[in-house]
Formats: sequence, C-alpha cells, structure tokens
Amino acid sequence: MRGSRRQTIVDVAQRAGVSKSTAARALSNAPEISTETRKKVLEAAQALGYERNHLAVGMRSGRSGMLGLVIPDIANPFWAEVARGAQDRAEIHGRALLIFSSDWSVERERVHLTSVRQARVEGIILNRVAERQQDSRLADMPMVMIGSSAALFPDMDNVGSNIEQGVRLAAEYLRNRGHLQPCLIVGPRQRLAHSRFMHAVGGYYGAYGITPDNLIVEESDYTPESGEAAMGRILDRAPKRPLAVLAVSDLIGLGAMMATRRRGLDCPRDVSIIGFDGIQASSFSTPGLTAVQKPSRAIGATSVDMLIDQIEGRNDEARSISLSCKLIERGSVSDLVRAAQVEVA
Amino acid sequence: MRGSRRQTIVDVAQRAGVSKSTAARALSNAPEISTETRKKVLEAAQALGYERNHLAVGMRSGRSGMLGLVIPDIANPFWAEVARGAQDRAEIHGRALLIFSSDWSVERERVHLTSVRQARVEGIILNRVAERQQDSRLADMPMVMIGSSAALFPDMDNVGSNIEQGVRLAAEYLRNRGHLQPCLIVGPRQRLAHSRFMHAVGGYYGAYGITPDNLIVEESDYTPESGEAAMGRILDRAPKRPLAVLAVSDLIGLGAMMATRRRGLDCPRDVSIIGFDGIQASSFSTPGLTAVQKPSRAIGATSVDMLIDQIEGRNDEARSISLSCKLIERGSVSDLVRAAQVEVA
DNA sequence: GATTCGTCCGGTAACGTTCCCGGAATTGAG
DNA sequence: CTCAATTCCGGGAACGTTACCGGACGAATC
Repeated sequence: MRGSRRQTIVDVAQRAGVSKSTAARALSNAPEISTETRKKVLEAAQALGYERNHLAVGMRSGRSGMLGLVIPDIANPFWAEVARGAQDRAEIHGRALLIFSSDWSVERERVHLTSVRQARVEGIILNRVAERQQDSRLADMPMVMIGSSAALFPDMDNVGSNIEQGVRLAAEYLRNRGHLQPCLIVGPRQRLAHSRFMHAVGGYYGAYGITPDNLIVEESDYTPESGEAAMGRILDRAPKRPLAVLAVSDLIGLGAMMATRRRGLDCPRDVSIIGFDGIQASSFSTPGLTAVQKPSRAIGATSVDMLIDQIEGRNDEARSISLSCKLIERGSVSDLVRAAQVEVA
Repeated sequence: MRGSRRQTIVDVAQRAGVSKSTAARALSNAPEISTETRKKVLEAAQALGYERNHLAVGMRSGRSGMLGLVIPDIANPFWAEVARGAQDRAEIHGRALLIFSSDWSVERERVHLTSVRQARVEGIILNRVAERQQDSRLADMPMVMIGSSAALFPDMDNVGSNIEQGVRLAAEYLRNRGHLQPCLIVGPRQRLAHSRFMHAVGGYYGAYGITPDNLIVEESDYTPESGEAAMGRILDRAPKRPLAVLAVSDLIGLGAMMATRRRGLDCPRDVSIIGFDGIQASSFSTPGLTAVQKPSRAIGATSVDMLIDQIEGRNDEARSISLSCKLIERGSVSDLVRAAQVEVA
C-alpha cells in the first residue's frame, strides 16, 4: 500500500472509459454531465480509492477550500470556544480551518498572517493583536475581524459581542442588588477592548452621575494570576466592605475570587464578583462565578458565515455585527437590598 | 489593491533579471546559487510583495507544509492544550496545522480524515474515536496516534501519557492518606482508555490483594454533568463516610465535587476526590481539585516531532512513547492518617 | 594548451486539476 | 426533412511551482 502511486483523475477517467474532463465534471458535481456517466465515474473513483487532490484543485480554480483563523491562544477557553464554533460552521461550508495562536505577540501574528496567505486560504478570520497597525496587505483578500477593533477598520467586516449590552447587564444586575459603584478590573490598557469596555461603563454609569474616575480601577492581564494580584491591590485601596468588583474576564474574576479568599474574606458576603466571558471553569468555583456570557461559539460561527459571504461575493459593503451577551447567575454576588429588607423585618 | 493580479515567481524573476529557475532557487534556499544573485532575487521579491504560493509548491514538490490534527474536541480544555503544544512545535518545523474536532463521532472522524487527506497534509496526528476499526487507508501515510489505542496499532507511532504511572501516583497518594479502597468513576467502557485505566488500577491494587471487582465503579462521559450523576450513584451505593473517589478526568471529578456539595457533604472531610487531567479549571474549585496532571502540551509537541521524523524518513520502526504524569496537590483529598494521629494526641 | 572539474544558471517538462472551446449526438420546432 | 438549439463530451491550455538536464564559464590539473 505504502508504495503504490496515488490515484489521479486520469486513472479514474481511464477506468470509467471517459476523458479526464468528463471525470472532473462528475467529481466536482458539475451540471453538464449525464446521470449515468456520472454514476460510472463515481463508481470507478470508489473502486480505485481515488481522493481528490485539493492542492491541485486550489491551484487551478483558486479555491483552496481552506480558511485561516488567527487568534491569541487556542488553549484559552474563550478562544477555544470561538474556534470550535468556527470549525463546525466551516465544515458545513465544506471548508477546512488553518488555526494559529499569535500568543498576543505582534511578531507571531505577522508571521502567522503570512503563513495563512501563503497557504492560499480563501479568507481570514482574525483577532488582531497589533490593533492599531493598518496593514494594506490585509485589505486585498476576504477577511473578517473578530473582537473590538471594528472602529479602527470601518471598511472591514467585523463580528464581536455587544459589550455595551453586556456591561449594562452586569451593571444593572449589580445595581439591583445594591452595588452602586463597583470596582473594576480591566484588561491591558493599550488594547482596544479596554477603551470599548470603559466607554460602555462610562455610558451606563454616566446616567447616574458617576464617571469612571469615581471608580477604583485596576489593570490586569487575561490570567487568573494577574487577576489575583489586581484584586489584592483593590483590597488595599478600598477598605470598605462589602465591596463589588466587575472583572473584564472570567479568568481574572476567578483570580480575584482566590485573592479574596486568601485574605480571609468571603465571597459573596464581603466581596461580590462578576465576570465577563461565561467559560465553563466559572461554574466550578465556590461560589460559582456570576458572569456575563459572551456568545463565543456564535462569534466563531457567524464570522465564518460572513467570510463565506465575502468569498462568494454576496457582500458588497462592510458589516459590523454585535452578538448579545447574557447573564449567568451563579452566586458570587450578594444581594444587599434583600439583606437590608430582611434586617428591617 | 484588490484588483491587482497576484505576483508570481516569474514576475520576481523578470524584475531580478534572472530565469524563474534561478528565482525559485533563491526563494527556496537551494544551495546552488551565488550569494549576490540570491540577494538580487530576494530584493525583487520584497519589492513586489511576492508571496510564495504554497499550493503550487505542494503540488509540485509533494510537500504541502501542512499537518492534520484530528481530536475529539478543540473546546475541551485537555485537547486544547494538546493542540496548542502541537501548534507551537509545528511552527518550529515550518508547518501549518489543519485542526478538526470529531466530537467523539465515528462518522465525523471518518469525514475529517478524508478531508485532511484530500488537503494533502504531509502527515496526520490522530486520536482515534473508532478505536477498534482497522483502516488500511490510514497506513499509507505518515501518522502518529495519540492516546490509548497504541496496543491496537502496534505498527504505528504512538504518544500518550503514562497511565500506569499516573494511576500509581494517584493511588499511592490516596493510600498514604488512608484511603485504601477508593471508588472509581471511569469513562465510557467501550473506549480503550477505559481498559487501559482499569488495567493500571488492577496492577496497582492487585499487589494489595484488591481486585477491581472489590471496588465501586461508576461510568461517566467526559462532562461534569455526567460526572455529577455518576457521583450521585456512588453516594447511593456507598453509605460509608469518609469516602474517596478516583475520577478518570478532571471535568468528571469537578462534577463529582458538585454532587458532593449538593448532598450537603463536605469535600474533603466526607468525600475525597482526585482527578486525572490537570486542567486549569481544577484550580478554581473549593477546595481545588487534587489531580494527576497529564503532559498535554508535551503530548502535542512530541507527536509533531515524531510525525516530522516519519515525514523526513528518519524513523524506520514504530515507536511508542509514554510521557509521565505528575501530581498536583490542591486540597480535595483529606488525610485520614494525620487526622487519626491528631485525635490520639 | 587541452582536459577536467565544479559552480552557477536557463530551458523545459512535469505535478493534478479545472476552464474554455469546439464538435458530435440528440432533441425540438417549423 | 431541415435547421437550430440543447446536451453532453473530449482535447488542450493553463494555474505556479520545482525537478531535471544540459550548457556556459572560470579555475585547477596535467
């Protein structure tokens, strides 16, 4: 088996007694072929164990059947969900997915982008690390951006979560439970996601006369360790108890929860925490981390749909889609209002 | 930009004033070319924004620069880690990774395997779902199996974790803390991983005169929900407290922990739980889930290395590599021995 | 000075497929 | 019955690259 030459379309054609053009028509579901000839060819292909060479197909037709997905980290639970959503949808469209992890490094992102281009993917789905960098070479092929950099690339398709709505969900939830002025643990300040998040926070709290400057804000990477450190700084700065914290990611929120416990404080009694992601890990903590759930799989699926639309030329102008978040209530936020009522009674 | 024809190697050759053969030599780092000519060509390529067409390269040379990775689920934290390890290593070898999730479905696995083959990947890394199925078509190209199916494919490269050593680690740890006869939550019985796990368990406990039949065993899928249900059945069957449970995966162990809490029992006081995976989520529960950590990233990295070895023809006979596990102690297992000593004192 | 050798380069044929075009066979209309 | 239209098929070129072969040139050897 290992030595036998791979079967090509001419082998199939020969066995079926037709020309290779005809064989190609049968194998690519072209319309201009009779039903019986098609059947004959397919049988021959089956018998020979023929497998279409997608490299050749891509080279001749320009359709490689592959899409590129460049994200920060496939091992990060949020991005893994996005990838899975994209994968399932790509399968439906008959496309394979070339996945790369840029690891939040501008340089690796650059390298990976040239890799996917050289692989002649039909289009790219990208969460840009080098957000501010305009790159003309990116504009010349179908591309969908995912994440918060839509504003910087107004002429490109974009899909992400509706941060404004998500923040409103979280803030409203906190407010209803008596947490009027939560502390914030935000992501790296230079990232666009940060300004978008802060803008949403400002939008919500502005209506209540609270500017972000009134809020205690600490910065953190998207890791539990960094979140734990940030929470430590908050507990130092804000001696008031009870305290509420809105974290920009679940992993950060979970880290904050660990810091809380480490200080001998109780969540949710002393410190209420709400996260932003909705990953599975948040359901395992005690208490479970109440969080705004981003539509991760849907983001992956939708971005593939949009990319296919671009590829097939069905889309003339840039669209920007925000998928809405939902709140997963688990138990990391105390209800001060109810507690007060109980006390009175 | 969008309309401009893509630059090819002949454009580069023309601009550099050489033949396309020479240009190809420069671009592919071939040795038989003078330094200055190479430099000239590279400059021309740079100026034109030339990008090598890997489809064409693959088609002519037979080296597509792509590897296939077919795993059960990229959104599962364990497999995401494996994928990440593979990705990083593939990058080092200058290869891109085509990733598919079979979702534990034999049919989807079959479909994805033909997809990667049609994409003309240079080799495949596979965790087989249809474990018992011998498929001659798999034998005709470089391939590395990951997971527990090594025994069934003795003529194929295999890399996985050292289950025997991992089980010993867990069982020894339990035994040292006074849990002599733990209950087991195992995975789907038809999977090879199950028999391998049970064999390892039998091997360890056999030395103490305990056969697996003496142990309470419940079956579960690799999800927390299923683990929770299995733990419920164990608590019904085994009224004895304290109780110890060895779970075959962390997600299952975390589910078991939730079941414990739901019954009003305390972990680790009433129920000790030890997991098997070492995923990040296990560090967030209270108590953190003590677990045997499988070398997930290393599995991914090693499998890529082995695959490249096969591709380059450096490997003549099948190798089977078991990477060792280590124990992550977190707090889900009580120490009965110490407790007894304290009581005495 | 003739021969050999090594280095470097150009021309041409592949790789496996699809696309385009022309032609044969069949069908339908008048 | 004729002619046009339609359906279906075959032949060849093309996609962008590398493999192979042969030749030019200078250096080294006798």
